[in-house]
Amino acid sequence: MSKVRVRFAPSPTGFFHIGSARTALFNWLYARHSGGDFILRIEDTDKARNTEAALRVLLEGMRWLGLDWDEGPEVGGSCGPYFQSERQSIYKAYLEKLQQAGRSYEKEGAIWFKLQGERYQTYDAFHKAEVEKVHNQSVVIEDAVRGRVERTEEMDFVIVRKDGSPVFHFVNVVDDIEMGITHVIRGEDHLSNTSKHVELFQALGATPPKFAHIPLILKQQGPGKMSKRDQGALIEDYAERGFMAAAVRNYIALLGWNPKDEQEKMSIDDIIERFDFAGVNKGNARFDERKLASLNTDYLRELNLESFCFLARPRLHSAGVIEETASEDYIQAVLELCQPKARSLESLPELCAYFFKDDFELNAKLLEKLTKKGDPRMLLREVLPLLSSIASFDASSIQSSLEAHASEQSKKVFAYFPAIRFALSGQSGGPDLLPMLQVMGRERVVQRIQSFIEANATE
RNA sequence: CUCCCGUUCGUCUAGCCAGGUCUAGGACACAUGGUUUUCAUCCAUGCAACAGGGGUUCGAAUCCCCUACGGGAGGCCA
Repeated sequence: MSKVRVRFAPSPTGFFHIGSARTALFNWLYARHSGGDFILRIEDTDKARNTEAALRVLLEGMRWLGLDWDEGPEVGGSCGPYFQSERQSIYKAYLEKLQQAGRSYEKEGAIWFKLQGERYQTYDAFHKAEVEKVHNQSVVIEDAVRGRVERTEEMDFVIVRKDGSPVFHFVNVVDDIEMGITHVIRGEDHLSNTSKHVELFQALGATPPKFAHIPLILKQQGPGKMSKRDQGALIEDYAERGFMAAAVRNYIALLGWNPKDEQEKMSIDDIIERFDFAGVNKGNARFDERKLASLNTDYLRELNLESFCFLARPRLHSAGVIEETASEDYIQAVLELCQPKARSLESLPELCAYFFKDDFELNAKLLEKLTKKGDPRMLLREVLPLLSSIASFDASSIQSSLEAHASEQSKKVFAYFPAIRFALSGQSGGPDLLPMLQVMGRERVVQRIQSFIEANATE
């Protein structure tokens, strides 16, 4: 059997839609799984919206997801050019082939593909007009996902517009023939058009490739498939928001495919090894950002400190959280503390801003709640001398010192924690308190507790 | 209007092709409890589905038919 060749043929629109990304991913996975070639072909026939910037969004998105192509823009290949706008002479040659075979004709300035069979006139309710239809033989598609699909194409269709530009159905088929594509893996929205494509393959004397129509991704809420305008639809947004590419890739792989066991979090090598058409679902899948977020959290947690800092530091900087004077060691210590608690990189600046800024906000509601359990200033006054005088300001020393004090007062050490945390962060939650004290350092801790006591001194 | 594809917990899905082991499994979310002397972690438990009807069969989530619902296509868009 000849080498597998698959392609992803996007139209650069300026967005990299999650559905397109998933189609790209499935093609790429199949190529990598079977040791075949993955070809990137740019369908830039619509001149108006095809810009350099739009192409860049696409290529950057592909690279971000780790989907490398064996042939295509910037890497070349033996079947180029890989932009449809540069393949006009090829389309012209194929058009002549069709004309010679008597399978095309001109009408109203456009060129039509001619079906074979007995013709008849009939009224068509959809077109709301009298049309010519053909008693054509049905086309049978053995779809790798759906099994046998039978459909009959019964009307001629335009392959070259009045302005001379060839339409999608035609160029798509020509390119697939020219590029030796063996498997066409695409969204189910193309399933109904596949009969057109098979007719064209046959008329051009080519054997159609194998088809695999994958289910669509539906929007999170409401009816219909996901479109660019829907919440969470764009790959570049996830990149910007600090989602990990591996997590996004893992999640979209699971949207419409599963390995038939209970494993969900998989390395990319694992996914490549397990990917096959038998595991592709038939039903459409609804996109769920919460599950993506959960998977992303898992990926974030297992990052080593170095990688986590590498990803997190620029986000803290761009959020303006890190003050100029903060040392690299301090930043790293903070990130180490926060990594196990962080659910996303996106939330990280908010999560750890108080480590750097003294003017964090004291949540009034929390203070009220805290005060109900006992005056936090009283507790802090007890603790302050200890913290400022303790020999070594490390987590375990602080702990034993606080414990000793607490038992003298016949209190639990627990009683002091919320007040300390609140004075230091203005929050009720966060990283483990004792290591947090150690990281913040005596000076900062003492100073914050002092100013808390003063600022909230009543009457 | 026509054609094509689909339908299992709120969501993603396993099971279906080769009917019994399914009182339908897992994950996300949610709820409750526990642990964590803080917590956003972790653990446990709970909630929750075979679209409806008919048929075949000793037996149907699984096979067949019908209906309903959802999605897609029917462009000189891709």
